[in-house]
Amino acid sequence: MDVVDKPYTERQKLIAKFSNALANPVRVAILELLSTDKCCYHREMFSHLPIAKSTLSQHLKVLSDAGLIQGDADPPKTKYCIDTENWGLAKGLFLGFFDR
Amino acid sequence: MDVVDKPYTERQKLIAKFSNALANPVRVAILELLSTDKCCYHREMFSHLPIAKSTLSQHLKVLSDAGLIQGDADPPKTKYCIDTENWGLAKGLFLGFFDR
DNA sequence: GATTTAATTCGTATTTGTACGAAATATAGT
DNA sequence: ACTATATTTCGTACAAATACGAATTAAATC
Repeated sequence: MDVVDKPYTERQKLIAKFSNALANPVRVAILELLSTDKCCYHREMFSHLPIAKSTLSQHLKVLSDAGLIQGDADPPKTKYCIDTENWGLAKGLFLGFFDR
Repeated sequence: MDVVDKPYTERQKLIAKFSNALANPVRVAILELLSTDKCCYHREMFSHLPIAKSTLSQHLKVLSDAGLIQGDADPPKTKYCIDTENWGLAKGLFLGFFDR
């Protein structure tokens, strides 16, 4: 590779990270539920998706780790919402990326 | 899940498919090379990336299968370019998705 | 026809993703 | 204290992604 090695830029890694979060139709559907319905509880999302509850929790964790959603825990409930700050960041990155 | 089961929409599956193609910094870098430099040969990309040639071919295949690039084979060379039609489609899908 | 060049395909090891059910957690209500 | 509710975590199985080097392909040139 090119002489000196900063393999990938932070931008490239961020785009990959956000893309990875979106790389599964279940997670795309979850984000759409959260951003349109303001639907926010695990139970509600579960009723719209053909997967086990534990699988849903796993997907929520992936989205959360990527920073695209936030979970406000109030046991036994957790209210999930889009993380608007990172959502905006992701949006900007994708716009910049595709705009060529 | 919801009564009748069309698990995921075509739109959701397409977004997931394109996202999956972008879900790795190597592939993000490849797409940037292709879209900025008009750099188009395996050999050129190889010189910019810290991976084995076979690994690069694999990533090119992923991008190609997702429809984001096209390879014009003229053995032993292959000239790679962005697939502008699907690039535009992906752009539109991401814009629509993030615009909420 | 042997060699060189450019790239792909194959075989394979390792890691990561996706799914499920069972068990655990934590609070609220009885 | 017991039960019900909402959700997560654990254990685990199977599939897919990522990486590499070795072998293969296919045309161009010697």
